[in-house]
Amino acid sequence: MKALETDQPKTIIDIARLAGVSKSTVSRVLNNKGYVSEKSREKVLTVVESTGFMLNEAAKTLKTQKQDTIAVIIPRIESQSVSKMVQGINNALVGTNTNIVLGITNLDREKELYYLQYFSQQAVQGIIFMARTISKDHEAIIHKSQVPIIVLAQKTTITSSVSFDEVGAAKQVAQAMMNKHTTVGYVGVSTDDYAIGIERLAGVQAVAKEYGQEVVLELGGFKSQDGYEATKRLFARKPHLTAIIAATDSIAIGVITYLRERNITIGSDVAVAGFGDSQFAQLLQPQLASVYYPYVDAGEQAVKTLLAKNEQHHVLATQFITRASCE
Amino acid sequence: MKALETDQPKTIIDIARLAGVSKSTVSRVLNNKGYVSEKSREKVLTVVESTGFMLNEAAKTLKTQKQDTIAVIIPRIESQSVSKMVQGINNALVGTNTNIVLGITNLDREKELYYLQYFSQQAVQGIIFMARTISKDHEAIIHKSQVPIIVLAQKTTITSSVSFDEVGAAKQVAQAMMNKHTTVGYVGVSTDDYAIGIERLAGVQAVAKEYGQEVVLELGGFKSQDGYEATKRLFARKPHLTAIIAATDSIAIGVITYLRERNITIGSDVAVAGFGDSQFAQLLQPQLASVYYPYVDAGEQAVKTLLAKNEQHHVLATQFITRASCE
DNA sequence: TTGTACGCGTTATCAT
DNA sequence: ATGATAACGCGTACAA
Repeated sequence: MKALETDQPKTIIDIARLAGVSKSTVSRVLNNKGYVSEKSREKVLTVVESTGFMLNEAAKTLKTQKQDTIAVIIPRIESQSVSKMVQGINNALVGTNTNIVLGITNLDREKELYYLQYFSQQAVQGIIFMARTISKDHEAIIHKSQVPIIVLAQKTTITSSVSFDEVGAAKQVAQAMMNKHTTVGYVGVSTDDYAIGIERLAGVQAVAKEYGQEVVLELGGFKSQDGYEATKRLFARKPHLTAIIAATDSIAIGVITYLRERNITIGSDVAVAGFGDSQFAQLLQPQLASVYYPYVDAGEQAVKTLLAKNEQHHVLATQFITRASCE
Repeated sequence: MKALETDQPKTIIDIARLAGVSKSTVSRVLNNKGYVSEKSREKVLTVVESTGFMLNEAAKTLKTQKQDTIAVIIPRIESQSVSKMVQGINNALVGTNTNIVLGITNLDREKELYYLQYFSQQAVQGIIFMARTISKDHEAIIHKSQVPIIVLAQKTTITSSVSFDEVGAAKQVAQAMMNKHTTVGYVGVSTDDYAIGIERLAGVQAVAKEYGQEVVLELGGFKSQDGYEATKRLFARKPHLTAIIAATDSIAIGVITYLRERNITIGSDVAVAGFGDSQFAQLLQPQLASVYYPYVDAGEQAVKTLLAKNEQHHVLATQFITRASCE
């Protein structure tokens, strides 16, 4: 009496033996490729299901030079905008058996370059790169890459991109403000981030020019605390400001905190607006006016565009939502 | 004159040829394994650096049956608590060249089981499973798994876990409330989520018993809207409620929205508290009392515990932060 | 319709 | 110290 195979089957060969067929047949069944009789298919499937066997991805990848994986390079994950875009990416991937592998850079430029290079050599389906600024170094890697790369939330001409109409967004806010106010402050961020640091500012300044105004400008970091300090500097320079535009909702929090501390009434004394329409914008009192960004859609669009394989550039529209903080 | 190799080197063999050594030597250099002369090492490194060559992970994985990847199974990513835990996981991984691959289930139980089974057969370093409820099906897969699995944000005895002292957290809130109030409402969630649906409720009820009170209970979903509706039902049953505990901060938003609509003053008329100490808790007016959960720490601890390989159970302490919403 | 045999790029064993 | 060579598990001509 021969001993039964009681161990967990580890390879396609084990399955073949258990089903009484060759491993090619097993492969054909599992990949729905090539001819295989109903009888064989059934035998194989029975064994596979009862054992919970799954193909070894490494071997599969090595053989086919293809991997059902999309690499996503992001600065960090605990950010509402980033996590929404990742959710969008996932939405576009449900039902496809495609995995998401993360490259979190923590804003480290070297890591951006490393991940770009690394993933571009691993035969992934494609790379979604949430860039801040695209340098010549980035460009070189992107050009050499054999796998498609798409830049998300940032404009570029060197490869496909899905971005937001940052300038238009900024113009909407600026117009709303400058229609009612003559001394408008802007709390921006450094130019390390092109979309937020440069484009949003450019939009505000374009409108200012149109209105014959001069914006009072202070730059800082992305944190609320940075917004708080920038606002302090703003008022030190121009005590009679009546409106402040913050480059992000988080920064707007800092602006608001400062104003509250000084007992300046938000809305009537000083109008405030932000970008991103974060979850908390509507929870603040008064509610914070902000520009809605279709982050989830952007993530979905990024996947579609990436898989389309031909270079495409999508600029998504944004929508300014006026609320009590702007009166 | 022989043509130079101008193509991008794709394999270790190309590098070997360019460096004038054998592929074994290249492998030894790239893995810092075995003896290799300074001269050879230098030749290889020069070629590697000038070409940007990187080892093929699929081949490496196939050969070594090991992968520098940690799989993270989560319900969704655009959630403050989840994304913070993922950030914590990443923190613990910086400098290790370990990748994070995501399995987003969208609360689909079948997908949980699929990912568990799938990753447990792919020779990943380990699996971090953000579970809601662990059924017999989950248990079966976890038991058979060859790779270490850790359950995050949920207690279990079947494998390592990192969780929060949910009952303790709930007791802290309940005590704070019942010290001042005699009719306390609780807006909970369904028992599909053990930690939140069952444990938090248990903590509240334990304190109620101690105080000889009866909590007015309403269950619903995780969204603010669910909290809103549950609160409406709560007041329909007990119009003279003076305190409401919400199972999450998001739910608390719904509670607050309802109270505001009814012109009930939060804090003085009805006290409110939540769980999670979300970013917006301090932004609300009045500020929302909530229990701080060390999500980032939990993520970091999960990685450490996972790699420790022996079964460990960590229960992280939480901290109730009283704020104006509780007076 | 099915099975045999080769190779994907790497690591590791074994001579040299 | 270095170089052949044999696996790792799979997909896929090609042969049968």
